[in-house]
Amino acid sequence: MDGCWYERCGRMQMAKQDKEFVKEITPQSEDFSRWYIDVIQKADLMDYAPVRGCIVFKPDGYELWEACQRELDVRFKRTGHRNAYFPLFIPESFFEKEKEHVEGFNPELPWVTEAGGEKLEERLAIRPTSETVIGHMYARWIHSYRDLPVLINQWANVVRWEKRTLPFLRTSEFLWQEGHTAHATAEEAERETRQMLDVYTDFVENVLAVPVFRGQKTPSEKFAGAVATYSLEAMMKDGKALQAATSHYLGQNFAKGFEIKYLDKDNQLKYVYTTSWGISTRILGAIIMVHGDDKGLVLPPKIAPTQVIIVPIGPQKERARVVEHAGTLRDQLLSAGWRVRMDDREDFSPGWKFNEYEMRGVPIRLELGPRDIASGQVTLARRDTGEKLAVPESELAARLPQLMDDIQATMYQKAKQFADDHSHIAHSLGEITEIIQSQRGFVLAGWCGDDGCERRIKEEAGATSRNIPFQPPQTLPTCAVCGRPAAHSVWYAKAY
RNA sequence: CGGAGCAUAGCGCAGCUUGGUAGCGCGCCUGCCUUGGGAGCAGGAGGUCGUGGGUUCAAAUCCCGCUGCUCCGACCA
Repeated sequence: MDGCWYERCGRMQMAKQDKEFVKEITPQSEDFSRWYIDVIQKADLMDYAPVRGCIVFKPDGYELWEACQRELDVRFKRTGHRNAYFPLFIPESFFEKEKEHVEGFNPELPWVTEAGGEKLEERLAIRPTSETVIGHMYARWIHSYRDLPVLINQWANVVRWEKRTLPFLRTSEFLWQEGHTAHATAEEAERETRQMLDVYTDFVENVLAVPVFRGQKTPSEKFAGAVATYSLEAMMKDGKALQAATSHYLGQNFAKGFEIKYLDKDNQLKYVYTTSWGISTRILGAIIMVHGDDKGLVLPPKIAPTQVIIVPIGPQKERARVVEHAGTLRDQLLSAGWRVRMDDREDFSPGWKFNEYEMRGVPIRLELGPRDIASGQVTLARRDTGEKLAVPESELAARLPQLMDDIQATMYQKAKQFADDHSHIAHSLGEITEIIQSQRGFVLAGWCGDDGCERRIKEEAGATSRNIPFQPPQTLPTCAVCGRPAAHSVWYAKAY
């Protein structure tokens, strides 16, 4: 080994470091978890807060959530729901009214025991979810079948003192929406539960461009206090599952616990049937992990805080002219309703800006330089494919909607392809374990319905049941663990 | 909550083994120059070394506690 080798090696090392500095993001293939942490911080979505497990949603992160709220809210209203707001504090006694519910949430409740310098007579929990307070209120509001159904949604923050936290995916405090409805009949409540799952499906697939696996949770995975829980599961790029939304049919469990009764047409006092359904800021994690790549975020146009970033390019002499022209374009796009920003800072090179906004996931970059102006065109670059195209300025307004739609559709298809490619079918525990451990992804397997078999899959393969699909791609005749006849086909995966 | 790792300037790190003036790159500020894929030169600012104790004449460095973050497990949206 001579000195040359070391020297060359050192130089190569340096070059590599430079390159990595430029990228600033750990490649997904190297370490997906680090990629995730790098991306959310570099793209300025969040920052760690001074309280353990809590994060700050910075404007770009919060605007993503606002976009989700906007899209969901119209869908809730369209299906007849109205928003209301219930208190953050829940009296301790409320939790004892539904047995499964207490057991499910007790370990993660934070308590207020003192206020105004005095010890409280009854401890107050900071809500982990609002079934109990809402149940209490519904009992006061509902007396007759004429009062039903009650269709209310709440946008709120909730707290669950999680052991292990991860930004967006699992934080001590998170933001969400929780719908709570009460109905006269089981059928109507069940229909509501399924309807909201459909609403979520529409939102997640068409707005977030994230394909979902729809189905019912197994008893061990269902919500504490529910009769049935339905979920949408999404597959992240590391093959792990993330529960994108849930909808619960609560039967009369909470109605009985909180005495929510109504006098029916037949003059009989009856318990109502309730539902609850929610989607949380965890969904931001899905957007990031389903679409992101080694350059950073890739955001679906429908929710991107900035849909078009305009980068004017030009030497000093031409700069004023180019910036003015770009400003006019920006104003046109703004009045056409696009979320557009222009970055005309002079102390950053165009190349720097290209990388920056790619990292931030902006769907379309509009470059405008003297050459573009001379030929009456703009240069557009797609974040999803990296493709650059020259578009005559006169056609920009017309082309943009198509282009955005195409990006949205392409992103969905890419994600769908990935999910399909990483969905497998297994016939034995060994096969499940092999697939989960060698390639991750989702595995469909037959299940007899026994908790023990489900638990063995968790122990051996490290995968949990995600849900029982409504329409399994294949119906498996026998339980993958015990070989008895299968009652269901179940999706298994490692999960966030 | 168990197991492992990390904590030094805004960010990424070196220094710690063997205690003795806190360093580098990027970023930031000023000026010049520059702009079609993270430009260049010159000058400059910025750190009670996460925190609390201990050992020592002396602690970023050694020892103990605590906190936070990351990873791996058990619990969850």
